[in-house]
Amino acid sequence: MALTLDPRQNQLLAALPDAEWLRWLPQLEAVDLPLGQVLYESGAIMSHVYFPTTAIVSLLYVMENGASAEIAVVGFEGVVGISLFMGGGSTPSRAVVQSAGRGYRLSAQAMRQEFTLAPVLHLMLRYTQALITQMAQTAVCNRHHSLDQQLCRWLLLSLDRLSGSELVMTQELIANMLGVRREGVTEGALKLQQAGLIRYTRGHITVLDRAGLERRSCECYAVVKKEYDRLLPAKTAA
Amino acid sequence: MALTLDPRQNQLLAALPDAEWLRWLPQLEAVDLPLGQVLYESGAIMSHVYFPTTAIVSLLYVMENGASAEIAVVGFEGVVGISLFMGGGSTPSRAVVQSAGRGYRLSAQAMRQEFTLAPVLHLMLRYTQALITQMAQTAVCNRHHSLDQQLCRWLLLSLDRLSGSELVMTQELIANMLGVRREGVTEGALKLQQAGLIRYTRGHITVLDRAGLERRSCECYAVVKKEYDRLLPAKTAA
DNA sequence: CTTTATATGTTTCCTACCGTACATACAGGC
DNA sequence: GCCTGTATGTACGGTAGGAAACATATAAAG
Repeated sequence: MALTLDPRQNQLLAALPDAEWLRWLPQLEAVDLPLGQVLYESGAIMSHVYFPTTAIVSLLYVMENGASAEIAVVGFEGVVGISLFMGGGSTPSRAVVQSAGRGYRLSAQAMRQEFTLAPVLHLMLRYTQALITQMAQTAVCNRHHSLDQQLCRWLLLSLDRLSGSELVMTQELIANMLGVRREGVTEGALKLQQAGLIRYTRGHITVLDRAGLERRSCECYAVVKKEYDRLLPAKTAA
Repeated sequence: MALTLDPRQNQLLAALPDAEWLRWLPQLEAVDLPLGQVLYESGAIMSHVYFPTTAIVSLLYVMENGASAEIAVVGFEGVVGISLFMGGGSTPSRAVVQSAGRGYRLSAQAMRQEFTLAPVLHLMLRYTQALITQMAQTAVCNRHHSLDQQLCRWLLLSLDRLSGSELVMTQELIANMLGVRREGVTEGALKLQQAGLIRYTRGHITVLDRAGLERRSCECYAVVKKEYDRLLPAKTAA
């Protein structure tokens, strides 16, 4: 699995111009990202930006009463810690590893030096705009779409950020991400399994019919997907 | 009303370093922003960025079935059209004037030239991060909080972007912004009026007890407010 | 193979909101 | 001052999802 150790599995790192890439490489630190690890807490000063390769990270807002809702998902297509280059240094959300894997990180200091240089910045800003789209769509989806539709959207978004067709993920965890009851997810997942779109056992979900999920999902998935593709076209036909 | 014509009523313009400000001034075009005007359509290439002074603009997502939901509000503290400097050029949302007023605009071309210069960019990015907070909080609020709480949040956010304590706004319009039924807004507004927090007649809402609204609002308002204050501190004690 | 923690399934009641259908009442134009 | 369009008020049944309580089943550890 040599690929697991390739920083350029992250699409943003892959999109760096060669000159930049060569400067970054020695400063990138490979890190394990186990399930549940908190990359940064709400309001805390961030020490690093993270570039996931095989892990998925949720940006999660935890309310005063402890209830939570996911605002966006970040995988190999993105970077966790945009407020470091946006200038804020922290955000009111928390970043939690939702699917274990690996990634690379860069210290805040190193990153600030790099970001005085325009080309890198522009790439990051395009990514940030895509992320904004995901957040906006999450807001809309939360307002208007059924739990079943949202579950499909969530599965698809997560799947896009993993290589295979299997998610290691309990229904309880999905419920936390969506900000709904676990029972609701159970019922939704049951329907999808009975329709032959997914199959699951304790903590493992296999997607059997991706197109079927897309049909059952609300438009939100397609909007987000399209915008990521538009703003961050793959450098090569991978 | 000389103030109505002062571009520096917009806090971002006000925060520009003098050198930049002098370059921008001749390029800024004063514009009227009547209620309902669409500053940009979903997906359309933007021709200008808008800096509201007395108007309020909603970033609105309109779904396939025509239902809509507001993603964020922009007033004198911000700028409409961030995707022009974020690099995307367009977004899937629509920008509509929610409260009539005035503002200034800058052509996309002029703006792009300016944004190769770091100081301006950094200011805009900090603003963008604040906007992102507002979007994220909208997502959370849509998921977890009651219509009554959201109504309070919305009134407060809108009020912060106007000078006085009166909103010119029908309940129908508020319902569209919140993505709920008009009847629900009517019921919520009635409760607030009976509690002595607001008073209203056809299309006019006067806030009588701001602190009372804050008490009835969910935490979302405070989170957003605090983050705007943190990221974009007032240059002078206005 | 058995135990045990934990993931999943099911049920009951409850509430907030939606969809719909109207009734009322005010503001501005004539 | 009256008319009329539009804003606001009210009421009804329907439904998705929440809260809580519990039943079942399976992976993984011993």
